[in-house]
Amino acid sequence: MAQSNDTTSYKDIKQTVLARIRSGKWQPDSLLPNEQELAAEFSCTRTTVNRAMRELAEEGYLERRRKAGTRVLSAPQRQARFTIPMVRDEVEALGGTYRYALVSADSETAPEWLSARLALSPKQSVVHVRCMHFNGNTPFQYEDRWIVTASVPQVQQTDFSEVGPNEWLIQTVPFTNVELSFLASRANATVAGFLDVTEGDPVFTGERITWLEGQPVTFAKMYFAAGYRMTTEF
Amino acid sequence: MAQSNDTTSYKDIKQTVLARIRSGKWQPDSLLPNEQELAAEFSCTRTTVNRAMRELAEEGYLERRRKAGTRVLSAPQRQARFTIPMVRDEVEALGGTYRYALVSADSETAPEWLSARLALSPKQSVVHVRCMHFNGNTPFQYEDRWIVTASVPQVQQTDFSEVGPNEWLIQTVPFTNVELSFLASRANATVAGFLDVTEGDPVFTGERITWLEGQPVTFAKMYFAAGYRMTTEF
DNA sequence: GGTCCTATAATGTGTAGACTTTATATCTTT
DNA sequence: AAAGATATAAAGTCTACACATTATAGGACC
Repeated sequence: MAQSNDTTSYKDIKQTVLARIRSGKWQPDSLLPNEQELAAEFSCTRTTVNRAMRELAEEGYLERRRKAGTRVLSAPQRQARFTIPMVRDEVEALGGTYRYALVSADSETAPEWLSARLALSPKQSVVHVRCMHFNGNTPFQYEDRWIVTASVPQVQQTDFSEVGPNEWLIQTVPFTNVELSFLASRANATVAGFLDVTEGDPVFTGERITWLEGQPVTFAKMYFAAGYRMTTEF
Repeated sequence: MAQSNDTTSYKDIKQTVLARIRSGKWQPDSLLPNEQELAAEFSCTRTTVNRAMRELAEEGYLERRRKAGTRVLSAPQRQARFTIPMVRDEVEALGGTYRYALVSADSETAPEWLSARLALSPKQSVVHVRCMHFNGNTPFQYEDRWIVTASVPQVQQTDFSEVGPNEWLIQTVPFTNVELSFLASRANATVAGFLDVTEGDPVFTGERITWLEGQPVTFAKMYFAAGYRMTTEF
């Protein structure tokens, strides 16, 4: 199918293996034939079998261990992949017009909870940026962000009135590690005001911490407007 | 590093490429050398370069097109991968003791909203299962699930008092497609009662639809206890 | 200038074979 | 038995090469 010839491609093998798992021919926890045997069965090289099985393992269907062999995962550890787009792209993908508005930007010393969260030494300087992202005139997301001055000195001279801190950071500082959480929080007066909901309403909330080589760069809280849902298919 | 020899492994190449992107040596949108040239530079085969670049593309750093070549993605479309464990595993990973309790299980005709959501023909039969998942004695998740009888006829004879519908389904029916959403909802009286929160409180909520070869199998709403957060690192 | 065709460059995938790494199983010793 | 050493099986990776696929660029034609 992949090749016009009669060769067996790694995609064919993936299909077949998946079908066997689904049909129950290969039961959960059962040990599969090794790569050599499969290569013989599919009359292809071990390289091709290897790629197929490796990808199936990455996708969470199989577990592979050297010497121990390959087995079917009993509880398919399926991983859902959510693309984390930038707000602008997300709004535009909805067919809307993205608009950004700065609320405030101040240099201050890190509050204690933030120092604790990011493992900063006490009283380090941070820039606190608050801003809104709109879909047309409808509030889409309220963003509350702290940027560690020591990690991004240029932030002190940056004007966030036109460019959002996220877009600026992405263009300015690379990152190596991210911790991303989602939760349901309650709208306080501030958030309720910006998102045009009632105080106390549930708000889908994201928290993101970004590091560069172990150095904390930024902490952001993102409050999404009512009705927001994060969706994926697989 | 990967090999004890002095050969360059695909992991080394990935590292180097990432470093060049991060350092700005390879700017966003810029066209990278082709695989042959890179192979020459790293003195390895094109196969090895291919694997490195292919994986970086999968991870969302690069965009590759035949003939057009490879370029650095301007807005790194990083994808966050969340593992979707079964509740039992999730609770046990927290060091708790998992406990399951059936609330109700009834065969009924699909309500209209469900028929619409799953594209069922009107008045199809479904089994409606409601159950609780505990961490010790603490409520962890309240689950509200509908299973399409036509897709899983055995469900009519199944006793859900000991085994949760999710665990049962996974062992019984394979699936090919899943739509998974997360949102913040408001606890109604029922949910509030089960999760031991106040009515109106924000509740982190998941919705999951599962298909087998185009046939809808099940729709589930999962209400998480207060304080739940879905987290990932990358 | 626009439309279709065609050559070509870059990635995509397969074959064949070798060596590497590591977890396990077995054997040996205590 | 328990603990440690060793052989070995299976996956992991690399080389070297070939052919396949496909998007683009440039030319031919209208």
